Amino acid sequence: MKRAVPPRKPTTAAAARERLSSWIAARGLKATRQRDLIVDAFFSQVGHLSVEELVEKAKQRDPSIGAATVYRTMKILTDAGLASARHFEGGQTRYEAALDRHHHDHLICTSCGNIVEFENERIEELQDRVAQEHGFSVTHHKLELYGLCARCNQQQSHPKPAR
Amino acid sequence: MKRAVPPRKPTTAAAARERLSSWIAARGLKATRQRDLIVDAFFSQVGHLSVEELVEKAKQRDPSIGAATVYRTMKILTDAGLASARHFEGGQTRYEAALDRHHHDHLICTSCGNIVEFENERIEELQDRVAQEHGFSVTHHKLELYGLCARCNQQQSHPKPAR
DNA sequence: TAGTGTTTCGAGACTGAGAATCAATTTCAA
DNA sequence: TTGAAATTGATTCTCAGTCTCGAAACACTA
Repeated sequence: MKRAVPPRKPTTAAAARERLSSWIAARGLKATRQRDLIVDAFFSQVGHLSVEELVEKAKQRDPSIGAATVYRTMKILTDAGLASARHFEGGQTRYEAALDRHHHDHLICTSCGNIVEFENERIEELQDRVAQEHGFSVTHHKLELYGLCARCNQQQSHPKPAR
Repeated sequence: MKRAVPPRKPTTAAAARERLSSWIAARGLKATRQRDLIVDAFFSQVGHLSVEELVEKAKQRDPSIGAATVYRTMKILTDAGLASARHFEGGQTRYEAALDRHHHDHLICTSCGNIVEFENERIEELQDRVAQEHGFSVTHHKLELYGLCARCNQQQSHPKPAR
């Protein structure tokens, strides 16, 4: 389950830290070294990180960081609207950056774990219509497409000969 | 979290038991009293049952039934294509009958827990198109709409006055 | 019907993700 | 600098679900 994770643009991390610090100040929380470190680790990656991966990244910068702190910090980031939690198949929560992003859904490769985001206005409209027909007022939804990505598909159809 | 659960048509349960027994015979498994009992309990309900609820139902018929057996039996039913596992928000797996049914998605009321099924061919088509555009070959997907059902919506907009 | 080799059973231990607890430490306004 | 309040890391707890194990049930044969 490898995943390509090029570095996120530094401006995003900076903006996020700024937003976080005002959010923290606004409700009597406190700025801490650990929090900054975890936020940096999170925003220096793109993609959908599990807490486990994030703990690993954080520990590279400071081995004394505890997993509980990472859990707590990600919850704060989520509450502040800077990250959003995703529950894909596999039972592990993954977080993605949510700063100034709007809604999107996901394509997930079940072979390599790669996650691709997409938006589709038409699908959203049809969902709303379906909900309306059933008298539901929808607050949020989850649309995930699972399968093989282009690369894994290719490897599947042209497998290396067994030696 | 109440849920209306009218009894399922008896023919379904009978057909399911038949299918299960041939599936069991085909791979050297054994027919047991507990398995029959759990299958009966499952197919005598409609809706999306959690293992917890199913254990309760099973224990009503035989208090000595263990939860592990219910887990194991539901896994067999799933493998045999007679039930399918759904992972909605809340972290508990729910099972629905899958005999001779085709694909559908779900509307979930976050207030009363009611779950409504729907099908929409247009949405499926658009999903396929999106996947294709990204080079994915989709094996399965998950579409869940969360919100308030008609009844809960109404209670929300006309709340009882506090006494 | 008894004998025999598997499979399955129930109870309880175990697992993994995540939340809660707690004593010790850190933050920050005064 | 002080000290109340928030935070930390370690640990424990919870919850859903799986695994293990000795005992019991099943299916098949003689």
